Amino acid sequence: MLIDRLVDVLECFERGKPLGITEISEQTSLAKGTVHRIVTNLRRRGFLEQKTGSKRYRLGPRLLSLSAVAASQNDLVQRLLPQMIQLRDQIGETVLLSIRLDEQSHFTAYQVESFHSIRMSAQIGKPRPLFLGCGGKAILAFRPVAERDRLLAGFTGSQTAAGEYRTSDSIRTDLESIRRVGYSKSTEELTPGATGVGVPIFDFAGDAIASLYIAGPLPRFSETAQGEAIRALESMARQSASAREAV
Amino acid sequence: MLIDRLVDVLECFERGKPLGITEISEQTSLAKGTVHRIVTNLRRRGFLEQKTGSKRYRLGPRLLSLSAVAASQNDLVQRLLPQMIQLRDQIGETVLLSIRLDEQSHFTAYQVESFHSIRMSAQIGKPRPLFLGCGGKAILAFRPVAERDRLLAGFTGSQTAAGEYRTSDSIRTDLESIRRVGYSKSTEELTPGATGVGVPIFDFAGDAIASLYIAGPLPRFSETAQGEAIRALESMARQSASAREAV
DNA sequence: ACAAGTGTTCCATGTAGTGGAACAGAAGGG
DNA sequence: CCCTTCTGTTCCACTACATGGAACACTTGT
Repeated sequence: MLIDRLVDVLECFERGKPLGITEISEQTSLAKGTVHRIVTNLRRRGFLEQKTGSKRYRLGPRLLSLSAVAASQNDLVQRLLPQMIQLRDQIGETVLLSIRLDEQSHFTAYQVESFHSIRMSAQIGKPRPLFLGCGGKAILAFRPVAERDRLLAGFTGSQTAAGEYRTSDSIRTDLESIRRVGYSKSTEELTPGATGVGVPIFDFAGDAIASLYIAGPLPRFSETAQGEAIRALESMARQSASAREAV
Repeated sequence: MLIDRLVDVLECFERGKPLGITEISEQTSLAKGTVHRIVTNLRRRGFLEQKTGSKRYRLGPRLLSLSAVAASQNDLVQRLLPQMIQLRDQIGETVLLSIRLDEQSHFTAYQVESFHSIRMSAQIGKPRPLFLGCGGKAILAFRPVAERDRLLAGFTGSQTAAGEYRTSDSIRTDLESIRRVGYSKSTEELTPGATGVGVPIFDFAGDAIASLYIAGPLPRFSETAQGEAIRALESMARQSASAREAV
């Protein structure tokens, strides 16, 4: 299936780093000639571009233009950015917006970074699992139970960044408690040295399609600071109208 | 080339309207069976999705996640959104951000809409020519001369929304005057009944990669209001640091 | 000047994308 | 309520075109 090749090539750029033909060829295990042709075509259509004078490629503007259509249909960023900035100024830690990608994953779409020198700074756009980290859990906990069970069914367990081991049962009880209290919390689950709190964001139909979370380095972003962050997130979630459409 | 088929299918969704297999098949003049397979694959990869219970498709979240990577590398929106809101509140008309797509075109990536009932509201994401409309001209006027000449070379002339006829020469003198005064102005070039003013946005290398413009309905957005808008845009362009990277 | 890396071009091979037709399922009207 | 007419879906023979490998060209660094 050629689309898979195309997507595989595009996914190589998820880290944001410009790549050459050979690097892409290695990461995708496709022949250099094949990669060259694919990249040329993607560039012709504006999905990749190369800095003038460089041989390296990076994601191009056509991607932005297409996604602008998708984004404008459910404009979480426009709706939430002013409040995210306000939250950052109030709490002092990085405020992040995550969007659900599919049944298994989400990605950080946007972040308003803390001004501290030591701060949380997420990788934008890279898919991450829903079952670890406060951004993902805040979404997963409020999805339909059937969907959550599907995800946890084929699940053998996973290790957190802190080295802790999570079984599907431990995740399930975690999610249930999140559902009860209304917010998620995590410490060193995906990012070593980081901790955070998050709340779900619902669309007009009441589906959890995104989450807003605040994360910071472990010593500084203390229990009490997290308590304040949770209160701020909750009051914000209440006042912000639900999105017009599911993404 | 299969990528063209994929892009053609994706481009059908540029208007933002959900589409069925048959509609896509008509717009792309591909066989229904072919469209069905392509759409299924695009959906499998998250580039399209269908509202639960509907047969219609629309752009999916994977597009957002990939473009978030591209967007985060040169975050015009994050940089400019607060100022765009401020501009909208000051001038009262819709403020728009356009990004250059290639040598011929740009697209509106973002708009902060006027509160007036009668207001400019652009189609987000749809590519538009650079040589008409204040958003495009503000970019084109400040591109390298060779590039502008390439665009105007194979140019036979074009009609504005008002019915006026523009030759490549008339566009050239227009662009030169824009370059001289530092801002662009247009009236009913692309949108009947609309008028606007715009300024270019440069990246760190000094290339014009985007534009910020303000547009409104003809009777209301008067000469004097446009004068104020230009002054506001210019002071904003001066204070806002140049972008870190070309898009 | 050479070596080791890169990107680029070419070609025989066979995978997989193609349109058409035939089928199924939903929607709408009489 | 049945029949018509749309949808979307599946299947298949045909062949276009994507594929990997090798050979070539170009850049970089030592």
